[in-house]
Amino acid sequence: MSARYLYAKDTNLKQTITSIIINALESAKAAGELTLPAMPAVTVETPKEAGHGDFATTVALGMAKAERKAPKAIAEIIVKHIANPDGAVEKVEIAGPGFINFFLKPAAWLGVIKDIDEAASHYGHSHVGAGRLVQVEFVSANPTGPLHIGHGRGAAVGDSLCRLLAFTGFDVRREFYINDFGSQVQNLGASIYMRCRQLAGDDGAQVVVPVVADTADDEAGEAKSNLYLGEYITDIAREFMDDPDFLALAEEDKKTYCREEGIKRMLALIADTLARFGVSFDNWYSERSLYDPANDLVKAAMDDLRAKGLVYEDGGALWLRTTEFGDDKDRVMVRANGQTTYFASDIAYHRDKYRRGFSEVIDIWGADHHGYIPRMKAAISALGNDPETFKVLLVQLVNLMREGQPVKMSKRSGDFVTLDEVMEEVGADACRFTFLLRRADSHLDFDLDLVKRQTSENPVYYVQYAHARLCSVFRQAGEKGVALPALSDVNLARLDLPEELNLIKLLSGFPELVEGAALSDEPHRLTYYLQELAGELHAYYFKHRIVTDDLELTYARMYLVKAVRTVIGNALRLLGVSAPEVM
RNA sequence: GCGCCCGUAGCUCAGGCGGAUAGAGCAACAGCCUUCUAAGCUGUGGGCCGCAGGUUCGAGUCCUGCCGGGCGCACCA
Repeated sequence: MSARYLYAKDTNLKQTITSIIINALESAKAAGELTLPAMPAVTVETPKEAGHGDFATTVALGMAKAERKAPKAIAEIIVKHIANPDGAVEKVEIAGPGFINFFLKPAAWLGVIKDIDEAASHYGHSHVGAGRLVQVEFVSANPTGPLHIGHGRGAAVGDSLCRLLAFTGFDVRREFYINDFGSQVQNLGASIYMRCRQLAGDDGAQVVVPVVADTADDEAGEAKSNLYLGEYITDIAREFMDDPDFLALAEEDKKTYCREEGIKRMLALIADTLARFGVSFDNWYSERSLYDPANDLVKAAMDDLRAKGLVYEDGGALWLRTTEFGDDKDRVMVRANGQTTYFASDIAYHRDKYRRGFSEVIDIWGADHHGYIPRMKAAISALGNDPETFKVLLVQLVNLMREGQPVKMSKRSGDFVTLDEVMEEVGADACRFTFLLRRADSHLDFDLDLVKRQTSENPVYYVQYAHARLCSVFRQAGEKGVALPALSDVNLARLDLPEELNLIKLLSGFPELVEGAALSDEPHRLTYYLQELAGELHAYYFKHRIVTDDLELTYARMYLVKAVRTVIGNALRLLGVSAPEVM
């Protein structure tokens, strides 16, 4: 199929309409009524206005110049040549400057219910990803403290994106990059060690020399503030001090133990929080492993780049010519003091990602790191990879609020609200749904009181309630002895209310929505879709009874709401939010 | 100063590839439970899509400039 036939793969119906139009164009060309030097891209959309039909196309508008005819005249020619092989189309209208609107027979929509019933939990699944191996790296928090709410948003976005990608046929690998190499983990060890000394009765925190003290303006007094002072540090220290094996160590070994064991504790804590949040990873990748003397990937990466003539020395430091790939200035990989930069690690890490065979690499970063993108892209290019295969998704920071007032947070002092605490207070479902209520790169106010509230102000319960409600209908029907017959024995044509048709149309758009959300990395589209679907369902439920004495109608409606329940369930699953059967 | 992102209803935000009369939730106001779950439903009001140009059959959407806000500009991570 050539590129000119590219169109959104959607329900069979949209595809049917598209083929009908293409056939009409070819038929018109054969009849000599259109010149068609090149087959135009045929796009079919669903009009916002119901009066404009079920589907509409603007091909005629775009062809005006090439055909040297008025759009309306072109539209008339196309319509004249429209064949209607399977009889789905009821009528075709030309409107406005040359829109062609298609009105379908209501019966044409009923097949959607059958599709959903058959596909069930797979409805919306597709193969656009074509098995391409894609890696998503997200959260990647420093193992120096508990996760906070910003990490939570990154986790929610990343996890949902992974679910979407897997559902659309990509082969997805989730990875967490552990920053266990640089000065931050040194500080972690020093922080724990300092608390140990204090617990031992040694009042002088000055026994610990902070590690990051090599910058010019970093006075001794200042440097002390690099230590982590949170309560969790003291907790770990207390555990160590209760351990006779620890106490038996020499002082230097205690320091090492504090660092190494501290990292392990923090990682375990982070993994635990993420598990409770419903997020898991295929791989936890250690930054330190990049420097393994037996297999020094950082050195290998720099050798690679040096061989390409992209590395030079200046002022005692080793630089990468990122400016050759669009960066503002060249960047340092090895400092004059011999220490590698974070950038050097990142280069080696991303080089390794490509060497592991990923055809697409997605990083999810906090938006405050956006200035880092050009140099990373440059590094990807410098290593000989197509920069188009490397995407960075920026997640804006979260403003934590309580009753409309911002909650003050400072990581170093330990005065911050952890993701665990937030989950405890509002629940993981509400938390995740709220994180995905906006575009990832949009600022998000997270008001604890609002997210906790189980009212109409809180969309997560609105959506979950729709699901629970439908489950209840089936329970009630079961209690009344109403047994749902096979779909082939049900007269779906009884679904003739406008509300019922609207619901079906909305359901039929789900696969396209999923595909769009996956391909554009926008999981938030799911929450919007869910709110709309739940809204239609609630209105329908309120207005019409599902289980009545009219059994034929009852069966038809039960299959309809069963389909709704399926789609709500599938969408919630893609968000990592539960679909409760009872509320 | 340079770069990136943002500016849509009172508030918070959606607006697939440029399409027809720009949407939702909340807030405000007025209503609806004898009936499958009221965590629900119905109705009303509310707009210079920041401003000014440009591109074209058509711009909230694309381009340029300006104004306003956020963030980033290390031999830190």
